[in-house]
Amino acid sequence: MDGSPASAAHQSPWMPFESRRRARDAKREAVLRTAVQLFLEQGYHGTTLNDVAERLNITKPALYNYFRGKDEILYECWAIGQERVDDCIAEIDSGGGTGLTKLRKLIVRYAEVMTTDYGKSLVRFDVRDLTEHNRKIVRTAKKKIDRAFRAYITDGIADGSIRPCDIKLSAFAIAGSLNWIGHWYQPRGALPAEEIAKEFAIRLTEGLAAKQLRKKAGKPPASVKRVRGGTR
Amino acid sequence: MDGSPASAAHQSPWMPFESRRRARDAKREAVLRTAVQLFLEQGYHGTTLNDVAERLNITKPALYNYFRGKDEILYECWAIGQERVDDCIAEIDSGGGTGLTKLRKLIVRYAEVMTTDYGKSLVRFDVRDLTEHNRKIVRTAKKKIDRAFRAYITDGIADGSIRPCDIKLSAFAIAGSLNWIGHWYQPRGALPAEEIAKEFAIRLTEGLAAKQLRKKAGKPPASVKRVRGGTR
DNA sequence: CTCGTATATTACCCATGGGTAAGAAATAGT
DNA sequence: ACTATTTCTTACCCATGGGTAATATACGAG
Repeated sequence: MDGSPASAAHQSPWMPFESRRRARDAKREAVLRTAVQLFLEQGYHGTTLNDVAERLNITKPALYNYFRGKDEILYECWAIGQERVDDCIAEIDSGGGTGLTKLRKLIVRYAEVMTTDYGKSLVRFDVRDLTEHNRKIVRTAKKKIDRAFRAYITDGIADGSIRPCDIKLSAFAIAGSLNWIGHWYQPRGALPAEEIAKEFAIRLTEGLAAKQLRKKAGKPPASVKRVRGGTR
Repeated sequence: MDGSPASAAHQSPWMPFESRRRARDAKREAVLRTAVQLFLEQGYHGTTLNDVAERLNITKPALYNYFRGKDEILYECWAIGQERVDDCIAEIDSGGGTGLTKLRKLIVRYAEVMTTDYGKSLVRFDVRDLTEHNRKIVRTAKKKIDRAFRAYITDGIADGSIRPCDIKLSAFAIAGSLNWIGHWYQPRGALPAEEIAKEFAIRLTEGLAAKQLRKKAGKPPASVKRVRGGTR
């Protein structure tokens, strides 16, 4: 929202003039919050470190107290988003339920993450802007997410909640829909995140579910007619 | 594939040594072919005009005989991809069929485009790297695609081939899956483009179709067990 | 052969922006 | 209050890479 210097100062631990003191971690996080916003707004290459610093009422070199360089900031933004997804997976793995249930849980949670800034960084940032080292970490993490989707589908087929299908393609199709949320969703929009998540969980598993759940025919046009929100 | 100067020379109208003469358009296209490949390989910002020129056995300033600048090359790559999608839409619009039929046609064709280099540029390139003028064109074109998806779904609901649903979200879900193909598909992979397209057309409309088509139960495990190809 | 045009090359310009050095200002400890 | 440490600023470096100017080479026409 209004990214004017004035409003940025509110959430910035650095007070405009002086009297700037606070915990180191809080500042680090503030840098990341600002950076991820700018990266999403203007793109990574369209954002300079001066842009980031300026919005925080500091100067560029000050950033180097907290990060080794621009690419590390990018990586850390991504890492926060990844952490949230990892938490989802861990939570679902530890819980019970059929394959279909777990798949739906993952879809809901993953969709919600995709509507947040850090979540978007998982799909909007370019891996090639990272160091080789961090790039490897990202690749591994992406594989982990893919494995989770496939595992739940596999589980579902095994326990009968999901009917046989091409696991690989199904996982890609579902993940693709979800990842794309990170490209079009904006909080300003008419659609609340939770609603999107729930809708996607149904829609994306409709074709997979072994038993049709198409219950009462009274709810289908759940929200056929909706406010004509911004297309993009 | 082997991007060595030697192999590049094969498809390059500029012969390594001399005797370089050919139609102007052929050269323009050669530049675009090379550029789109490099942009996809290394990213737009990771690719220099020298990279492009070098692979064509020429020098950077020679490119300016055909394009006003780097961003115009980017735009032209995108435009070729868009043209192909526009053709699909025009063809489907001119043809007949139910809403569901048209939707499936679009999915198949769009998926196939997404497996090509120019198709990928529709979703991998960053609109913010374009001039304001071209950016507007792109935005308009994106809206057009979105409208096509929504129109076919709307048609389908009207003619009874698709059951009532949230049109906006359904279009997003389908387009998202398809767009994501442009991020993971690589010709080297085990999956042929046509097969992906067909599979997606079924999978993505399974939940929408009014009448279940789940025909013979003999074909479900169509390709459950598949070669463990590269995950990414 | 010569001129005009198209095309390519060499050599250069220069704005941009990530990153660093040196030192000032604030903070904490004793 | 004095010192050590952390944090931040001013002033700078400089590699990169898009873009341009001047020039050379090839080619078609007369």
